[in-house]
Amino acid sequence: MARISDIIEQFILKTLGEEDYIDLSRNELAEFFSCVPSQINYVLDTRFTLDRGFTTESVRGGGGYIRLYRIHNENDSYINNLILESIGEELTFKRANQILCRLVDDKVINEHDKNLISASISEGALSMPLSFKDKIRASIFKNVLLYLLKEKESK
Amino acid sequence: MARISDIIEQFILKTLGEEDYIDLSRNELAEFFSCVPSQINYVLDTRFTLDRGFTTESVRGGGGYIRLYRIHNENDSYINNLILESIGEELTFKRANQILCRLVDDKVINEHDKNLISASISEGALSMPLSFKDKIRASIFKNVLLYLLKEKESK
DNA sequence: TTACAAATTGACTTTCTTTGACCAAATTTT
DNA sequence: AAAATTTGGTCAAAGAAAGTCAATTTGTAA
Repeated sequence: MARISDIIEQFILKTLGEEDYIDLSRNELAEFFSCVPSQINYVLDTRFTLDRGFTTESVRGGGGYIRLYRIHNENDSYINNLILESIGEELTFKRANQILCRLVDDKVINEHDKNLISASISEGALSMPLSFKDKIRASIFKNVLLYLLKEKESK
Repeated sequence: MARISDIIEQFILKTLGEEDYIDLSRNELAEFFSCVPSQINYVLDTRFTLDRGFTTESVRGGGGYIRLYRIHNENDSYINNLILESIGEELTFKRANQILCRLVDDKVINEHDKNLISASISEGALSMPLSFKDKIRASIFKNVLLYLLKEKESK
């Protein structure tokens, strides 16, 4: 009962509140909860995943930090649904383009964006002996969508 | 928090403004920011790189200075060179972002594009072993640049 | 009760920043 | 012309984060 990971999760959630993001100090958090620093990574990796509507970026070295972003759910249910549900683990180039077309139709992005994104996940871009191409594509695509969401939010 | 290097970077950027170059005094800067003089070199070396569109030249001795130049580059040969020569087989996220900043400076792309592209090659997007990451990043990046070139040509 | 999944822990790694000692080149002074 | 002074350059060590990975421990469902 009362797993430390759950407590840390709650704490982070509460600290995040309604903000778009917060900066965390891994070491400080670990210190505060008397756990090893990698426990923080564990919490982040298991609880604050893209599928649950979060992303992180981090900087190492002096003055380093972990920045935790949240995706606001209300904002754009279609993009949200794509990221959280629809796309899933794998995405073919074909299906990606279909989605992109729809995003253009709905005026979420313009033709230029569509082509840019399409280029970034094209067969050419991912040209290497990789069996998990579609996985990578899914991941890239979701991250790009995520940025679009962030951009919309900040307006 | 608030790394001194970042503060110095911002200061220099602001001082440079829209000028093509400025003269800096290493010792004065160090004095002003209460740091060792070599910290200024560190900032210059890590933030004002060629990829980002800067170069320096300096003169020692009494009345010496560091002249920081901004390199403008609007034509396609720069992008071409990036694709064919400069980027090569592997590309770190950091370097990619420096190049993106420069492309924004040179108005090849706008802030929106920069962030879109950055998202597509972010650490989060490329969940795979490190050795692969930089390779894929290079590949994606070049494909995106290629698209930008094509787009420009067709206008 | 056993087997499997989730959680905990810590040793080791990587990245980035700060600091300082020592070096090199101009200029100024004697 | 030599010496002293004033700049800037280099490099490596120390410090300050965060990341990874795998072994162990704990909890839980069958």
